[in-house]
Amino acid sequence: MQENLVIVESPAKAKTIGKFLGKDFVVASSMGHIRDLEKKDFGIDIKNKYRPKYIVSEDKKKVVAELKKLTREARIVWLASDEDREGEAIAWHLQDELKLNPENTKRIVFHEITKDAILNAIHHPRAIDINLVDAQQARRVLDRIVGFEISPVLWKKVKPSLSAGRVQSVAVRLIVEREREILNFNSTSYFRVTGQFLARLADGTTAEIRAELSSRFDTENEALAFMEKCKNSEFHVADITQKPTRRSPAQPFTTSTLQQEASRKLGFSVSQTMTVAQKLYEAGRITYMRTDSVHLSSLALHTAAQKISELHGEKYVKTRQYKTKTKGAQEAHEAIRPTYMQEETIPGTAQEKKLYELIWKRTIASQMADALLEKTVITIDISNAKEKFTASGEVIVFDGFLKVYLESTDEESVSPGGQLLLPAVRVKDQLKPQGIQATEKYAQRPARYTEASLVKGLEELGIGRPSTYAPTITTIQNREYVVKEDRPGKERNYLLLELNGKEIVRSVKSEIAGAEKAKLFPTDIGMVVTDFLNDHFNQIMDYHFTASVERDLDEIAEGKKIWYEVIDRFYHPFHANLDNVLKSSEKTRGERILGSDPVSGRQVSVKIGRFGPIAQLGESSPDKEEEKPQFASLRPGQLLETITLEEAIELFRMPRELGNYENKSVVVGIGRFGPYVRHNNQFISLTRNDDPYTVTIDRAIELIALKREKESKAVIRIFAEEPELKILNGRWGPYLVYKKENYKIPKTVKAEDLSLEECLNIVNGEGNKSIKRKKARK
DNA sequence: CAGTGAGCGAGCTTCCGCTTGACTT
Repeated sequence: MQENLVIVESPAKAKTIGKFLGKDFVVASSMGHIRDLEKKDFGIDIKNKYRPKYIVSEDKKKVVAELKKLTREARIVWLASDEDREGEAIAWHLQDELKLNPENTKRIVFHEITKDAILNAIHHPRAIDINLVDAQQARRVLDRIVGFEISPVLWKKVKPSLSAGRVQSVAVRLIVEREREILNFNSTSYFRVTGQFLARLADGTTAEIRAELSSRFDTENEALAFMEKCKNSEFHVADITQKPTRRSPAQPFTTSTLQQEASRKLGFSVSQTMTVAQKLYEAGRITYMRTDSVHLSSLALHTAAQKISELHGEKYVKTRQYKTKTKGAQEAHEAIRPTYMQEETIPGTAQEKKLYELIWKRTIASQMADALLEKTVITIDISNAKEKFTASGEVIVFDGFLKVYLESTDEESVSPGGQLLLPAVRVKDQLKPQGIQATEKYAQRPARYTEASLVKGLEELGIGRPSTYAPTITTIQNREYVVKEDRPGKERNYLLLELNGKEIVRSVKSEIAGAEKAKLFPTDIGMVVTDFLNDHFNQIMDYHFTASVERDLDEIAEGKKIWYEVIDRFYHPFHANLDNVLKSSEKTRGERILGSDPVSGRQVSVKIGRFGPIAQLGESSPDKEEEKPQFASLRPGQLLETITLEEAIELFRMPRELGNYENKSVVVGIGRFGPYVRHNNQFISLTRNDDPYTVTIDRAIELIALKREKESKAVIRIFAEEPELKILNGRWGPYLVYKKENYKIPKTVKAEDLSLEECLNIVNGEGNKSIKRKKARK
């Protein structure tokens, strides 16, 4: 008989703890939650105090069977899941499902995975906190009610398979609202004035000062008037101020800040960051990667101080403990940090190395001294104008944590009046102008969300948890509410006025503005669903809804409220409203009537069709059979909300006959997979740079030739003896096709050298599973 | 994979949070 069984949530954690506890203890893991609400029949008995119907999840049956076996063999079972709402519920589900006897079941918690912390926990067991469990049940039941009652309304009123939820719908709302702010943004321009001046220093040398005018001008005329005044002006140093400042390091990483920094500094997507972090965690390199805590263990503080002292000396050390301020944080874990602070780098893939170094630097920097800076501002008088130029500089007096790490920001801000070290000028020194420029600038529109900045936005609202940030972002993209895309910028002109000597030169320059990389854009369906939910389910869409739910959950956890009463107060008004929406509201298609076609006089409108957004020419009416409306899909980047009449009419110019080639017609059109050329029943996609509205027959023929060339190269080898077997060249290199199934060719052999026999070996070979196409979406 | 878009009806879709694999086209 085994003496003790400890159950934790994660296998990696089980492994570590097993080492600390010795042979009287077996440590197993539950792999997170083992049960969930039944999916069919709602899983909640609404009429019976919202009683949840729990079932063991399909993928946890093996885990539960294994745990049952282990519990039968143990004398004492220690439930060591995390000390938060979800962790407490996991412990309770384990006790219930494994039918543990309360007399030999103990609940323990620890926040650090160290021998001391665990032994201490073993000495201070407690019972399961049923109030905390109830808070979790309330959270779970509420999310089920919201998700499983509203989603079917969307199927009826908007489109099948859509979804709504407390977290995802608000995430989409953020993106939709930001997009509308951008669409409505009126970009005004102003004139920013910069100047370069030469100063003669005390030692006889000369030095340049770059400065910016402290005021801006709204119009060209004002800027010009100012430049005129500068023509005959003298420039003097009016004032020099020096001010010491200090800068402190950023807090250690949480899931959210790690995702943001990995996105900004390494260009990782949110899910990529989590996958790599998971690998590092499993390899024992870092602490747990799903956390909202900035707390560091005393061991970490100690070893960080040691390492800093060793690398940079004692004066760079400043031990700091951070307090988590995030809304709704549950602090079951430490911050994300290296397990061994001594290790600056680790072996592994390039991505693992980069992410590890980022974590190491951030953690180390958080334990280092402030940087001390000296900020200098030189003010320059203009003899004929009241405005003043200023030049500012920042000199690092003591680098402190900056030696290791500087946090990035989302905005790129480089001011032309900023430079590091300013020359040692004195007050009243005369400065010789080298050039003064007034440049037209446009006010910045709000920035679109990246995956990581959306996570930041959600976290600030207290919506979602570290374990759900990445999946939520995947969900809203899978539902096609949002797309992550690059968009090219547009060229725009700006004015430049330059004063060189006594002459003002005016020129028109151009720049590319508004280019986007990996940004989140709402789709039409995302906008229509958001509007629908805002109109009819305002409470759920409210940015403060989760926060108010959290307050209730806290009171349940404190034993001040009964969980199903809280749910009951929510449910009745919610459900009554929902019934009303089902009865009264019309089906929403986001329809807009744009006007009428000047040629035919028929009405032009846009709406969401069965296969996505479409434009419609003419109206459908049962008595005019011969005048059926024409349809055309909107193109990527076009929105129902913003498309113009002209753009919509343009869509009906497709498909377009280009001419003949080899006695067959060449037609250009736009299909489900984008613009294409059709010739001899073959479809050839246009490239990114081809415009289907202007593409010529010559270009089409070129594309046809390219396609033929590619096809001739596609077949590496065929076998006369076995016509069903082919070696083909695909997107990912050579592969085998046999009886319509694809097979991988091992990297160790050359595809062109394979014999028929070798090929069949691969087909029948073990460990070389056929690559089957999965139809499942996800 | 690409000439769709009428209308009916059956059966399906869906939430959030905790955790790993099993999948990678």
